Amino acid sequence: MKKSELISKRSLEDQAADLIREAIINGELTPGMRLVEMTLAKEYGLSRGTIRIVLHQLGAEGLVTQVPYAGWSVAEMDDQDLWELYTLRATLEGLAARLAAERITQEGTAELKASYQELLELCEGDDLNAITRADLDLHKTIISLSNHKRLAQQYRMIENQFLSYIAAANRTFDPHQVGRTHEALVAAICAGDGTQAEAEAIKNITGFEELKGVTEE
Amino acid sequence: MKKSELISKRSLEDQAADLIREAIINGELTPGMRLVEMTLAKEYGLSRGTIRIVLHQLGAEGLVTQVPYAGWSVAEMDDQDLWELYTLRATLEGLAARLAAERITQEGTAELKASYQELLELCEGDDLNAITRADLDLHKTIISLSNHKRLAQQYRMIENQFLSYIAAANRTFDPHQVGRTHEALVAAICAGDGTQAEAEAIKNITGFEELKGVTEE
DNA sequence: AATTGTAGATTGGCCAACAATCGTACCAAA
DNA sequence: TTTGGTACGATTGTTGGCCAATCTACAATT
Repeated sequence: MKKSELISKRSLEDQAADLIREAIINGELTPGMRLVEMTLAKEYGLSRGTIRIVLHQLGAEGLVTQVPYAGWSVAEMDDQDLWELYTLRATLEGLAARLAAERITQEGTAELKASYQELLELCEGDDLNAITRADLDLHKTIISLSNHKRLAQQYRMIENQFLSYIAAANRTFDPHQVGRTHEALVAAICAGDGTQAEAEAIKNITGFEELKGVTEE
Repeated sequence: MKKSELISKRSLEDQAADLIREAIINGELTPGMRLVEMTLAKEYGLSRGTIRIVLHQLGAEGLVTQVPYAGWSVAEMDDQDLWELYTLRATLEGLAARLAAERITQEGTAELKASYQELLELCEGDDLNAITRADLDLHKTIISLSNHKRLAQQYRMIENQFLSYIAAANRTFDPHQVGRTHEALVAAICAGDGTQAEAEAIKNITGFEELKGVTEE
């Protein structure tokens, strides 16, 4: 465990980026909404230059778009974008599952099973948000088990864009049955079967067909 | 053809980013080399603020790294990084090949075959650089045929990091036999066989084992 | 109705300055 | 020799103001 990460000395840029990113993901800032550098600067008590870098950062992550000299706005998505997110996410998650299976350890198995168990238990209850969070957490666990920094980073980017869409479309994927469907995936990873794990992971990505077409709302 | 694209109105930020990126990729700036904001600013005749945004951009692309208050430097890579690039690149290219095969058109087939033909012809000659360029071009064609903006973007990022490593390690993958090995891939895409295309693409990525271990040089 | 100004808003980019932090060299004490 | 401190220079972090370039919307003109 790195102690350097315990001491929080993050730059204002990073902190501001987190706040704005969060606001987009949970739907506080909706797609198409304009973001004015000066307004944001005053709002967060920072200078325009700092906000500028943050916006460029978020632009690289695909959360905001920029029209030269016209302004920034929260990224909007159409069916094409949704399809891209879906295919990429499935592929990345498949890779993660395969790698995780190939290098699974004792502790990894424990961690994975714990995460899965928690999801199962929450699925009994009615707290949809909690279930969703546990679902995302299970996926995140698999990603981290793959021990692949770049994969983790790219997955996070895709996931953020996906979440921003979900929040904006006011669409919640029904997480109630999500528990059992992950059983085969977890089992395959624990068994060290990379090929099987990859296939199961791809099966488990929230469907594209179920989500598209709600852009007009 | 859009006339708007003929008039170069790219921001200084973008242009500077291209120049520095290019310098890293072709080995002019080697891994570990320090990049000082003020120095770069003077060198390119820009202000520090502009350079700052560029460096953050390149940081997001994985080409430079940043230690808070200490400085920027060209990203260094170890075997772990190389492995990450290899696995990610193979997976992304596999996805691209599958998608390209699934939506291949008349013009697509023509474009792909032309690109392949050029590679074949160059392989007869001895211009290694030209062969390498044609090889990259073929891959880029496949990516563009997949019609997937995010995939293209992520692939470009991975490829840039890969190229920067190649240049720094002074390692050139022998491109002479590269021609024939791509035959099956091109054929599978043109035949519309997605599964086959994906498999062939993954086979064709420059091997990981052949490259690693040259970090100390 | 279509075109053409025109004014305001916003980003593009620059500069100078100060604060915070890192790295290093150096010095002192055990 | 080692340890600890400290002072200093280099570099990034962050700010504020400034002007130019460009977009947008709207009014004026034809």
